[in-house]
Formats: sequence, structure tokens, C-alpha cells
Amino acid sequence: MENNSKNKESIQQILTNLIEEKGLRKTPERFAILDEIYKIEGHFTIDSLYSLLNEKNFHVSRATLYNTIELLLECNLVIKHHFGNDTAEYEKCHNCKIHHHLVCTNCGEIREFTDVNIRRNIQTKHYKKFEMTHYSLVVYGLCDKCKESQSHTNTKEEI
Amino acid sequence: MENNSKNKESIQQILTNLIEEKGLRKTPERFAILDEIYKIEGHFTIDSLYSLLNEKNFHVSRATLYNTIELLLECNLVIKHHFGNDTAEYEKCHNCKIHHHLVCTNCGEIREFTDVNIRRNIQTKHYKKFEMTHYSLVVYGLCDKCKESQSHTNTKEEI
DNA sequence: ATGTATGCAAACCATTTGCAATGAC
DNA sequence: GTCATTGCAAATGGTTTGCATACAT
Repeated sequence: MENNSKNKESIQQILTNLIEEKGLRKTPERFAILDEIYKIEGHFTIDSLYSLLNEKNFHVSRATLYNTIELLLECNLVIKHHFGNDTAEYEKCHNCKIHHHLVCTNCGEIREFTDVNIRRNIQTKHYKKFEMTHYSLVVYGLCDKCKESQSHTNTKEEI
Repeated sequence: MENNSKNKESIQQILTNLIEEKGLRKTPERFAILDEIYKIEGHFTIDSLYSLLNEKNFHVSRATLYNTIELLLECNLVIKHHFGNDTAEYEKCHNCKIHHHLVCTNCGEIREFTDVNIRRNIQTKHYKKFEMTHYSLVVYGLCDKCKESQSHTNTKEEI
């Protein structure tokens, strides 16, 4: 608990630093949005975040969400994903276990996995004339459910 | 040369197979689009492909491009990327060297790189209840040019 | 007091959809 | 002849923008 609140403070501090560095303003919206995001486990979209905040009677416009997310991306408190669909998905990412994604190209299901070797390989690599901040590994394929149903439809139809 | 045309045939054959499998029609548009895509080195968007075809006086609508690309994705003749921006980028991918991408989060520049170890790690991994068809690895960061200009703006302004 | 941040609504733009005309089978 | 495919234009939906109001500094 104490740990959590310390953690929360240190996360807020990162945003504060960016805000001060850039001469921006510490609005309540920005910190409320940050707090809410750090309560979310897993992915969220601008829309799901919008609903979440509204349910709690904290009204912010989508425009503000987009603006704030931009700041959070800049200081690496949030990561943005583009999976198959058109909607961007986001995730908190400070002090979080690095993970990769499995996306089923048939049903769209997204699963996470971790792999130390893959991670180490990517992170320790020296990229010529390029300084990595983060990376995204998405593995596409068929989940078991879809593989099954596809192999059924592929067999000759029973008449 | 002969090799190229053999290669072209075998690529067309893959599309033909899918078309026959699904009971679709072999329209000239579908094969013209496929041919054009396989002449492109590097990435393209629906819009750049649209312009390319029109310049050569082969008119196809964007709707048809979207439809056809869908087929080509299905038979793994084309791969779709979502980098930072909202526009999807595509690439031919049959018999092509597998590569990964470096994306500069500041200027948007995209570079390619290959790494045998990373590739082997990802491809030989056993994914539980999941059958991989392909994957996408995007490394984000700052290219040298942007790193330089950023470190300049970060130092105190000279007045 | 100043000018940034917000909320709202309109604009934008890639992608999708509906439908009539075309053409592969 | 039938029905999938095309082209066009309209619709969709996530994201961005313009502007008046609110509020952090």
C-alpha cells in the first residue's frame, strides 16, 4: 500500500518533470488521466478510457485525452500499440514487465507472452546510428479455436 | 530474366490457388495489382499504389485495391504494417528476406535491419495453443539526425 | 493579467459500405 | 444468364483542428 502510493508519486513525478521542462501547466485533468491509466490492467483505447472516467463522474473530452496521451507517450509512461484493426491501443509501461503480443488474425484475440531470450536479443543489440527507446513485437497467426474451425471448413463440405 | 518470369508465375499461381479454393473469379485487376506490387521495392500505401497504377493508365478504384490486398494478405503474398501513423503500409513478402524495422519517433523515418539471432529466436519459439504465420518487430527510437537536434534544443537557450 | 488547456463541434482522412453497372464463369 | 466484382459516391469512425471559455501561472 505504502509502496503503491510511493510508486504513484514517482510516476506523477515523471509527468511533472516533463511538464516543467516544457513549461506546460499542471492541470488536474492530466494527473487524473494518468492515475486512471495506472489503475488499468492490460490494454485500453481512448474510448474505453473516456467511458471509465465518465463512469467515475470525471468528465474529460476526447480531445484532452488525445493531448494528454501524447505527453504520456513522450515521457514513456504509456506505450501505444497498433494491432490489426484501426483503433490504437495503449498500455501503461513504467516499471512493467516487458511483454510481446500474439494476435489471432481470424478472431482478433490478443494474448501476451514473455520470452527472456528474445527480449535480451532485441534490447542488447547495437543499432547503427539509432537510439532505441522501446520496441513492439507482434506475432500473428491462428489461435487454437480458430485453427480448429478453419480446418473444419477446409475439409470437403458434407452434403 | 527467365528466373524472374518463373518467379512471377509462381507468385501468380499462389493467388490463383486461393481464388480457386474460394470459388472466386480471376479478374484482370487482381493480377495487375499483384504484378505491380511485386515491382515495388520497399513499402507502399494504398494511395501510392493507386497513383502508380493510374500513371500507367491502369485504372482501379481504391475499393478494389482494398479488396485485392485483403486476398493477398490472406495468401501471405503481402504483409501489412502499422507504424506510428494512421496509414497502413504494405510490402510484398513472398521469398523476401525477413527484416525488422527501425522507426524514428521524431521524424518518422523508417529503416530496415536484419538480425539472424532475433529472427531465429522468434521463429523457432513454440507458442502455446497458437500457430504463427508471421510477425512484426518494430524498434522505436531516435535516428542520429533527430538525436542531435534534440540535444541542441534541450540545452539552455542561448540569448 | 496572460496565454495555455479544455470542451465542443466541425473537419479530416483512411477505410468500409451500398448499389448499379460490368464482365467472368 | 447468373452472380461475383468493379467503380463510384456516400457513410463510418478514429483522430485532429479551430475557436470560445476556463483556469494555471
